[in-house]
Amino acid sequence: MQEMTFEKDSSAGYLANHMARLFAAGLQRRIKPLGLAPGQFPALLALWAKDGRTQKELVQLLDIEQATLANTLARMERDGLIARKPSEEDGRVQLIYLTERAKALQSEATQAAVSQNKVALDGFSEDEIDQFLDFMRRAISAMQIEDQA
Amino acid sequence: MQEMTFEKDSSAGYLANHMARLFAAGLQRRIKPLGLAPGQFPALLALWAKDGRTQKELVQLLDIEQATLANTLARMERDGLIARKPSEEDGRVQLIYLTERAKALQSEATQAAVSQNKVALDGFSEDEIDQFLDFMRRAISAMQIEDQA
DNA sequence: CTCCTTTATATAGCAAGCTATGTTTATTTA
DNA sequence: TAAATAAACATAGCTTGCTATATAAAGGAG
Repeated sequence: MQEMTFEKDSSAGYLANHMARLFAAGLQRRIKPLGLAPGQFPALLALWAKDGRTQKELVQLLDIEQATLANTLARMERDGLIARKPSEEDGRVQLIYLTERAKALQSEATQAAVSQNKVALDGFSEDEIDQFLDFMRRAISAMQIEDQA
Repeated sequence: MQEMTFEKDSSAGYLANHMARLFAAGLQRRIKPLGLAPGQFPALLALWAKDGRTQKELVQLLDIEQATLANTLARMERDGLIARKPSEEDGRVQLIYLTERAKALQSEATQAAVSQNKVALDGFSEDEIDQFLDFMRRAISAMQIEDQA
């Protein structure tokens, strides 16, 4: 009668989900005043690095599905963070540019993300942080490989 | 001009989000054939341990908001996993019972979750797993404390 | 006993994920 | 070159999460 062998707080999946939600909530608190949302962050990072990209390029960079990105970009356009210009070589393609407002937010937004990471890793040594990030990268790789198979 | 100091693959928050999505996707693949969804798992675990609980009890157990649980329970009812009986002492309360179908799925569903965790942690030693889970619990605690403040 | 407050649950409305499918333009092939 | 295929992006429809608010029943204050 050894019931409840599966305890949620000993399940990597459960902890990962809970942790990710807390990261998102914390980031949201910090960037909402800037008019940004957590889901926009990955696209912003890629565009801050270099804008005038296509949606396809972003999809390749961002570990999310094309449909998810299309919707996120629509919200970003609505919120005045990006503008799209049709490509002249290919009628299917639009180039995505940051607005001045989005460019101006880079520093503050990045600080917010750094600061959220710091809070989460409060009390971790440098070595522990490295190990933790490495563990997560290993788990991600393992699940991605399983996915293809 | 040291651009791009903030690399997504070095951000704990980014990795946490990505990892959690892969866990959910993998679990979904495994339990969809059983007619279950990942978001139903926490409630099922709590009810397999003891059913006839109230929604409030579940909320206290499950690290999610009351509104989120209310919606999840509605889907579980729709899918024939739970049934609700009005409490006789308190007209606001409903007791939540698993259906026979849901009870019968415990073993297979638990195995699916265990198996997904195994895939994610493939190549981890026992010590590394313990460390990893501990890191996640520490990050969760740190963010929860920050939340209250 | 009636009014006010609290408690339990539900609903509205949104974001960010996903899969599956549509639409439009380019490209390839017969 | 016309028809078929592929590629880029959009849309539909769903789940799971959130905050904020509504509703209904219970309990407490006067």
